[in-house]
Amino acid sequence: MNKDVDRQKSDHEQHAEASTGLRLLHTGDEEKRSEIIPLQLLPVDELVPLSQSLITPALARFFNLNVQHCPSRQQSFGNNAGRKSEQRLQFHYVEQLDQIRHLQEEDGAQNADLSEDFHVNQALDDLFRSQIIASGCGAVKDGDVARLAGTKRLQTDAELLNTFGALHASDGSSTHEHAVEEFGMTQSVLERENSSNSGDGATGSSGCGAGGSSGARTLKRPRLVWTPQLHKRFVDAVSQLGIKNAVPKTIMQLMNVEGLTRENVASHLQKYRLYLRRVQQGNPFSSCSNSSTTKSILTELEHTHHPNALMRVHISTAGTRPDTFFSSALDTRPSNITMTSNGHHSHVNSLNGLSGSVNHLLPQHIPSLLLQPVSHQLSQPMAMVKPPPPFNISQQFEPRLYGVKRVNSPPIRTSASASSDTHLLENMSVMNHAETHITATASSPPRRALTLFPH
DNA sequence: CTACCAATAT
DNA sequence: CATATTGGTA
Repeated sequence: MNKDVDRQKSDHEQHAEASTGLRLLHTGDEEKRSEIIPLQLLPVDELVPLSQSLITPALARFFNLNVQHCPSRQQSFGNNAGRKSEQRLQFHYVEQLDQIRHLQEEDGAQNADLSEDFHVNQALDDLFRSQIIASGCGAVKDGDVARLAGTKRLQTDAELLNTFGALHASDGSSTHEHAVEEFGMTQSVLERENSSNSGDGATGSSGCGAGGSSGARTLKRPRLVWTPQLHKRFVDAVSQLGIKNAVPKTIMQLMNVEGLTRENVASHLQKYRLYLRRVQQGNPFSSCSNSSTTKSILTELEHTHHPNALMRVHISTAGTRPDTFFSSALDTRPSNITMTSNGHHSHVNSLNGLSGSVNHLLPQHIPSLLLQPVSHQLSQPMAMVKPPPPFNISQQFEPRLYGVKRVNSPPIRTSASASSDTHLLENMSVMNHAETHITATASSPPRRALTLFPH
């Protein structure tokens, strides 16, 4: 059961954990391989009381937020309750972030200031969500946040990111890099408690019990969250390898993401394959499209088996629930995408200011993987495959990604020549919400949750 | 013994 | 759902 956990714990992770000091406690069999001292929660006094806003007044003001307190949440901060508290703390963040988001949405482009700071806001949002929330690191101190918000507004995303990175690093003796790595691993919510404390199962997935008195707690590695970035890497890897060689291990290596385990990939791959299968059967974008639509698209792809094959697709992304990670990260509100991957127009009407590189995300890789025997690329399996640069999670928060100002009404026209990287999120966005209509103008897109692999 | 992978669990 | 874990198998 835990054998893999033990076996696959990467050296990197160990290192990161050791130096970060943020790692969740590991005990039991973990000790076999590492002299890492089980690290528990941060000292109670370092945690922000839940009765207190997790967003400093400065930050709140910065975002025009009206932060209320959540006294009711203030609970025992006992050692054993630490985890739970942390989680609540995270939720608290979520709420506040949502608040921010909503405010922004409502204000829309109206408010120039907000609009202008959108990228910062967005970055903040995502950072918080994906790092604090997803990573399960609830240890953000007031001072840090304050520093983050700064007396003066942050000028650049980079600054924000750096600050944030430092924030994490500040917790332990870890370096920024390590912190980033740690979180970059996108380990998310601390799952799974140990046997002992069934306690108040109300909240469901409780955190990993703090070391408490008796050890014997085997903490599991937090769930990996397949962020668009990660997924992109994944898809790229698979594409390069071709179905034939696309096995977990290889993919993992190609992805070159620190801390990513084979299991992670295997699991994802499994799902991905299911997705591909679905698509193959003529049901790519589950959502609306009737098979006919889908089919024609596929047919075209089939006939061309070239990424840039001609295909005219009208994509309309449905509204989404603003509370999933993806929706957060991708910010996919109703949008329309009309593209012609023929190398021509790519019009995007979206709040994101998506751009033309949309073609990139269409089931493009599918034909190469399924519809065609993946010829060219496969000739030199590993040799020619160029592993992308090591995945530094900070990439996930590439400033550029948030550099787009949000514009509500006017459709944004962008050249399709933009680097694909820049539009990673956008791509994923579409990918996730994609609903294809060869014709229509999907007026009332059904609301549905985001999925990496629409079904 | 490792890695795949489909099934199953959380 | 999305991921993790398991267990049979190559």
